[in-house]
Amino acid sequence: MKWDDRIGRRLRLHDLHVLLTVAEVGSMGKAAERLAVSQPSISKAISDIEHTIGVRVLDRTSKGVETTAYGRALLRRGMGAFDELRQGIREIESLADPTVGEVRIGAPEAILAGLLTAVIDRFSKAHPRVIVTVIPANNMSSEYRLLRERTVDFLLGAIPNPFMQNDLDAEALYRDRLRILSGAKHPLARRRKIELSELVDEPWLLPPESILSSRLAEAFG
DNA sequence: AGCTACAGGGATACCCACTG
DNA sequence: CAGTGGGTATCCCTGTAGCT
Repeated sequence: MKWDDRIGRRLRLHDLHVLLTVAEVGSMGKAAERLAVSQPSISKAISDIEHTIGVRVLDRTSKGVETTAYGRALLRRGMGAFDELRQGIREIESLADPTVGEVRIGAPEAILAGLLTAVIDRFSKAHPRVIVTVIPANNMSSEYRLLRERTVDFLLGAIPNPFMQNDLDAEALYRDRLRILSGAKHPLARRRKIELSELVDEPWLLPPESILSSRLAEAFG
């Protein structure tokens, strides 16, 4: 059977959307409530998908439904398809009116409170109809997920050198030097020259699991 | 332990409204 | 007029609680 006959004509976005909702809430009845339709129409949409692709995407249990391995595979690709469509709509909106749109940025609080606030201020004055959404992203390496899932369009923060994420693009905006701060009355504060190794046993205050921590760990060997 | 009633959840049959 | 989407009514299955 040709792809066009089997999938292209019969696997519908509506049914895929129903499957996403059912998988999310774990029951056809709850999905019906969520989508404001009747339970039978949900049941039929799922049945249509299973009939189209020839495998069960949900296991029916007395407590609801659970996705099968086939269902999970379809959901993964389905979410990708919906994401592409969302990007397409945003692109069309942007083409229709380049002065409107939305930009989502992930950044650590330190950058958010300083550099980013000023940048957004200038940007918003230049493009008042563009919505800028900022999402806290304190641990850059684990926040790459936000980029891959397209929860954010950009991430701002310290990046490791070399940058090993082949599927992402990184650009250096500026080079920031690390500085160590201490209290004015600290015994070492009067010294004009200090080797880093002399500080290894000092109590440190560091942001949790940050790139800064790993760089210091490297520095201390 | 076994039976019964009930509730929750899904499937099916049939119908109606809308659209091209 | 056929296809599609969604409705109601009803049935089936399973789990659970209560009773004997």
